[in-house]
Amino acid sequence: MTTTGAGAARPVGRPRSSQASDAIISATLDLLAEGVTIEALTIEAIASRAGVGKATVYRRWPNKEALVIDAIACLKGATPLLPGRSVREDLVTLLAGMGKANDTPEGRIVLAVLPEIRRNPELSARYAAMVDSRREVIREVFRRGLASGELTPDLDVELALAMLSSPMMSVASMRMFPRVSEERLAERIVDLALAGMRGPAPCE
Amino acid sequence: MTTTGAGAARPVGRPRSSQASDAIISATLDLLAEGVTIEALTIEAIASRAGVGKATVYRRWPNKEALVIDAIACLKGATPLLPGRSVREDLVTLLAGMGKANDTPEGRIVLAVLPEIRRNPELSARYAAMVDSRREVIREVFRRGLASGELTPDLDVELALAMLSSPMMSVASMRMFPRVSEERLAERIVDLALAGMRGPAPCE
Amino acid sequence: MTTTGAGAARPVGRPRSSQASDAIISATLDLLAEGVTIEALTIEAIASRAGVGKATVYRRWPNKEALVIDAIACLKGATPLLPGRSVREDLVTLLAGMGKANDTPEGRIVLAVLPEIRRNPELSARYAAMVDSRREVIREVFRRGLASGELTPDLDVELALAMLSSPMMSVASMRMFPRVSEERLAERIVDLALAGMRGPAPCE
Amino acid sequence: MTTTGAGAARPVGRPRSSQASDAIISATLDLLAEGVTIEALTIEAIASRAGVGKATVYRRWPNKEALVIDAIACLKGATPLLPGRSVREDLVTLLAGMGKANDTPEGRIVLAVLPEIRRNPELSARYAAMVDSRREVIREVFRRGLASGELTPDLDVELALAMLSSPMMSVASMRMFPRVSEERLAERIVDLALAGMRGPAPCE
DNA sequence: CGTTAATCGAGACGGTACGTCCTGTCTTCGG
DNA sequence: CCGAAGACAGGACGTACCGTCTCGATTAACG
Repeated sequence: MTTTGAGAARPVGRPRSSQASDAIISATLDLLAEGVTIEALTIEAIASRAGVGKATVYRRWPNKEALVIDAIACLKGATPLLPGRSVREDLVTLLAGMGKANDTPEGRIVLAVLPEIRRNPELSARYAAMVDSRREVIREVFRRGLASGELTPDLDVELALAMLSSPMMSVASMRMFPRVSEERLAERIVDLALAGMRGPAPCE
Repeated sequence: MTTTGAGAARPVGRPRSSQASDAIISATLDLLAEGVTIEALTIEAIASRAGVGKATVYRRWPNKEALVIDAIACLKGATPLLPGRSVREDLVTLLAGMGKANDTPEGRIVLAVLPEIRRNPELSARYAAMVDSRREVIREVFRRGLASGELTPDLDVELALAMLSSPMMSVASMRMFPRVSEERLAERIVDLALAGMRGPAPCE
Repeated sequence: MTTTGAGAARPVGRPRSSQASDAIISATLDLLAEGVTIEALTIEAIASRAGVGKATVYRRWPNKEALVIDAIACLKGATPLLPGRSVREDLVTLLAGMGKANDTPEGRIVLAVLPEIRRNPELSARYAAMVDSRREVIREVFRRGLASGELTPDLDVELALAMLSSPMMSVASMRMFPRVSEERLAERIVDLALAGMRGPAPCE
Repeated sequence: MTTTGAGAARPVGRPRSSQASDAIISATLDLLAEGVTIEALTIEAIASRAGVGKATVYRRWPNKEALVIDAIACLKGATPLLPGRSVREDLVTLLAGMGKANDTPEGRIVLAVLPEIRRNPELSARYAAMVDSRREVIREVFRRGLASGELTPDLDVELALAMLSSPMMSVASMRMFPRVSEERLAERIVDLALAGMRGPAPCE
């Protein structure tokens, strides 16, 4: 122990190049965005596209799934600006944004990856954490609604979340109403769902 | 042309053995039920398990996905008996059934296959048709509710369907509330959703 | 035994079509002449080329080799006209003919088939019989030479045959002297070989 | 460019294992020696016998033929010791050795492979080079015979070679004289052939 | 003249091998 | 020690033939 002395492991030798890691992540996302299926996605193709040896990939990630998860975690969806005038308006804005995201490259990537996630519990947790950051925005809207009395105080926030986002996702990704705009769909879903969530205030 | 003259094609050569087809489908479902991932599922393993040459598989299906789709189309989920006393009770029964199905071998198979379906539009259509037969039961409940006035006449049935089934599926498959029984979950979802669907009748 | 009474089997049912047999043989020779290797030669290709089902081939020949042997047995090489003026002249004519045959389609077919023959003793015998008919011509020349005293009486005819034909074949098929005509080659081989075969007559 | 600067290419990546190459060659020769036909010889069997992946074979040789050629090039036939007392005695010894070699495993291997060689000109050249080294011994005997006057000065050495070796090979491999020993056959062939090659010396 | 039985073409059958590709590991060299 | 390059054993891919086996439709000769 002649070195730095910090409690952590002392990495000797050449340190890993973060450039390589970035190139690998980018290559993965590129391929995914080009429509390559998860199943058709290949470590060899990723390494070659990243200009990197296969071992450099395997040194960082144990397998394709882990790499893909890390890759999609790097996708940052732009959070839409919320008007903040009412719970309904905010939810419609958020849901419409979710629906539209299905058509962006990022949305397609996430969709492609989704099924693999369900299988691996560890990855599932990491994915949940990632998704949670996006849900947090909706949760915040709910909290404001509860405070303002727009929403009933005994609302189960997590369940309400599912009641809103999962119909939107399934309707949008299945293209069940191809002629209806995302905004209109979001409105109808929010209206239907909110009916059971409204607070007692505006009853009379 | 002195003969039957039927317009149909007369198949020449030895006809395909339906026994082989059945064995292949069974082998596929077996492997899937044993927890083999779609990605890990192998035509070679299927053929070997079915006691069949690889060519016999490829003669019928062009690839794994097509085969898997045909295989799951053979899964017949038992439709639960509906009490029929009220829309709410029926929907709770149906949703609870859907939730529980996630834990059956059939449910796991369908979940494993779902993601691949979204990719291929042709298969997607075939899957939709299959799912539709199960949705039809819910639709029937809706129709009865509309007739009895339990549901508002301007209800969008398809959207309402999505509002019920997709939250149930996502909540159940993600195990978001691991301690709550499927029945209780179903009740809460139905109650939340129905609030926006009730007819004017019980207003007084 | 109510029938014809001949010792032979009485074939009932539809007799085999000799047309089919001929088509199969022709197809085989065609493919061989087009340069298809024995190894690359396929029963399926033969049957398809002959417009015949595979079973029709297998009903007649147990395997590719047997079929090929029967096919080449149908090749009739044109025997060159012999001047008959002297043993030397006749042998040169015959050998030159043998050398030239290497460049004909038939020659190429035989060459292609030769190696397989060495392996199967039964086929080897059939091939020997076929070849023998061509050797018989040379044997006849030898006999005339022995009678006329041109050749030494203690000549081993079979060995002498090998001494003439095998150098010619190997030299020609290996193209060892690409610039020398077959006639010139034949002359030189015959002259070299005849030296040890001459009779005592022209000694003085 | 501060380094060695040799014009040769510097191989990058892990070098090919010569152990694997050797194992592949050995496996090939083993199978051939066990009587497996060239046609029945299988890359898969070779790889498995060599304890090697198929790709490792295909990385080195493009096909079975190329591999087999390389394999037989590794067969070293023991050159018989030559008495050196006379051209005749030496040739008889050599030819008898050639004849006997047909019964050794190596001889059978070469015979099995011969036909394939004739087809591919490139392989043909490589085979010729290999055979040439064995012919060189005979050529040396001829040269000594020319020097000593035992052979006529205008002898065409290459043709003389063919006049001796090809009859021996064909007679031996076809087993035309099954009861005659190789030595006796060799004597008779050499005597017949030498008659046309003798020098003027012993004329008186 | 209708039965009978082997034939025909077509093509499916369980297998085996093909030659390619990818996996995850390993060696090499240069930095 | 990292990095690219690429070889390694293993195994699945989808294709092509093997030799056998149904199919329905002909074809003779027998009865």
